Amino acid sequence: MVVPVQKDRKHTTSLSSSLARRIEQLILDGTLKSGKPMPSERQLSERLGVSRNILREALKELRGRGVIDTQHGRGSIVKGLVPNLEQGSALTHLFREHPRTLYDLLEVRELLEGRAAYLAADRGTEEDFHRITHAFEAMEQAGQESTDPLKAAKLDHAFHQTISEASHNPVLVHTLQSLMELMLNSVLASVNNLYHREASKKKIDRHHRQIYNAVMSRQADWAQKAATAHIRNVRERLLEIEQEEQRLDRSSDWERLLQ
Amino acid sequence: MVVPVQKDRKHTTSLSSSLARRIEQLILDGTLKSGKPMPSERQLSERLGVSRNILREALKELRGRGVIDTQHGRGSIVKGLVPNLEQGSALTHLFREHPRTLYDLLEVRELLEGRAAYLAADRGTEEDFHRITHAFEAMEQAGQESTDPLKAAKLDHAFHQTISEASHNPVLVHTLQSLMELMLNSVLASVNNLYHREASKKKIDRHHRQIYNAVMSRQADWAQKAATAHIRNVRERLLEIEQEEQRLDRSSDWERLLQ
DNA sequence: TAATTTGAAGTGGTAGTACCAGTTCAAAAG
DNA sequence: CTTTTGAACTGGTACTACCACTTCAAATTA
Repeated sequence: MVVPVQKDRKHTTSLSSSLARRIEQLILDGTLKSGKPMPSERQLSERLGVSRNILREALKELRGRGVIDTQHGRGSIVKGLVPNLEQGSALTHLFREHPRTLYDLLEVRELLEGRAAYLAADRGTEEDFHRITHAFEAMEQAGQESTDPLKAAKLDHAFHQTISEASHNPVLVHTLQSLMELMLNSVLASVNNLYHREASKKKIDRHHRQIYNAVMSRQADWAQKAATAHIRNVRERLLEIEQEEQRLDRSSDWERLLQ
Repeated sequence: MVVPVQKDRKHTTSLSSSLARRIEQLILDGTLKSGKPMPSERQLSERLGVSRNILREALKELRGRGVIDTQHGRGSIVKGLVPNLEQGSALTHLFREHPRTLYDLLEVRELLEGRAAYLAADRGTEEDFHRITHAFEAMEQAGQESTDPLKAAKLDHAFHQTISEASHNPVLVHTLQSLMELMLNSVLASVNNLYHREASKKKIDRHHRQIYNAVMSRQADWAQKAATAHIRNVRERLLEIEQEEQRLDRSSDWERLLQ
């Protein structure tokens, strides 16, 4: 009697499903950037070596999970692997009601940004570095031309994000992004204060240059130190501003009492 | 000039998606009974008046949502319409399909746990310390009495959580908790492996004692080092286990070839 | 007869082609 | 310079042919 061949797997994980995973992997690797458009179905199917039908089934799976967004005639864009984690719930409320937690957030961010910069210097690819350079130059240029604080904040955010993405750690990227969204959505105003002060702005620019140079020259330890110092500086500046505002509040209280 | 017909909707809800809904409706109506097999793809595509490709895309959507279960050569059966809302399905999926990201998570957790331990030793109150002691003793006691890995993992988690709470940084607490939930919900199995190995368990216990002693004696730097080393050890152990399993897989491949 | 083997017919899975339907953008027409 | 047009993208749908797996009854064998 012939011994029956051991049945390998119950679910031979249909090609389309494994394709979906391969594409997710491409997003993890950074080959497909979130927010950027994907190659067309015909290109993808050819590059991945599968028929367009099966490629479409894989995309359907990703689309159903919210990983990509597709529009007829235009194409598909990557929306990110983690559509909506715990956004809007507990932390957002906490943040709005207790602005002091901003400093707790910056305490965490200091850790994560430092690590991200370290890993970016260590693992970043040439393509990552191009992106970082692009973001950095856009930030510097805008800093000299315009004085729009909102634009500056966005470019600042973009710069830090490209660095975190160069770390190739999706958990790190996602965690940092969540924290940044919290900051930008709830306490943008106070952050903007930083850009109104020439001294603060100079220091921030200097820190950014240090981070940039350290990462680009692959000096991981230096990059980590620079990024950590940067965030710590931001936190201390915000604390100073808060104290000033409190002094102003007190003086206005006095004025009110004297009326 | 001819007035163009007003375009109805931006998203004309692609035929495949509306097909998925029609099929769900058939399940609701009772035409397709849950638990029973569905008609073959060829029959369905003809009866619903669509091509088999597009019918397959619709099925893919249902399959991805867990509404139906499909097996090659047999057919598809209806599993019911219960959404089965396991929380965090997005990141949870990411971990199930891309186990490597577990190490990315542990990389972040190493940072955060280290900082949490540092801050706990630095800022923890007497009440915090009582809680930590309580959790620590419960963990040690259970470690000697029972061998239930699930219980051990929960007590382990509880211990780390009391420490993070003693940091008095709500952002840190919340971020760590999110990451832990991810681990417990998606890769609990592999984590449990650690508790099955006597050597690993001994080392984990030793690390826990070090963390505990450092925090209780308010030696912040020591606490941070111990916590960091602890998580790093967990990551390395998991890597070893993974490599062992790969070796086992390879050997079973050999056996299959030799038959 | 009873156990085994075989193979046709069913199933889902994959590939390829052709065509339809929106979108874009630059060249051509006004 | 503004408007119109249309080629060249994009995704959406259809159809066909074939492959891989499963089932099960008929044919073969012991």
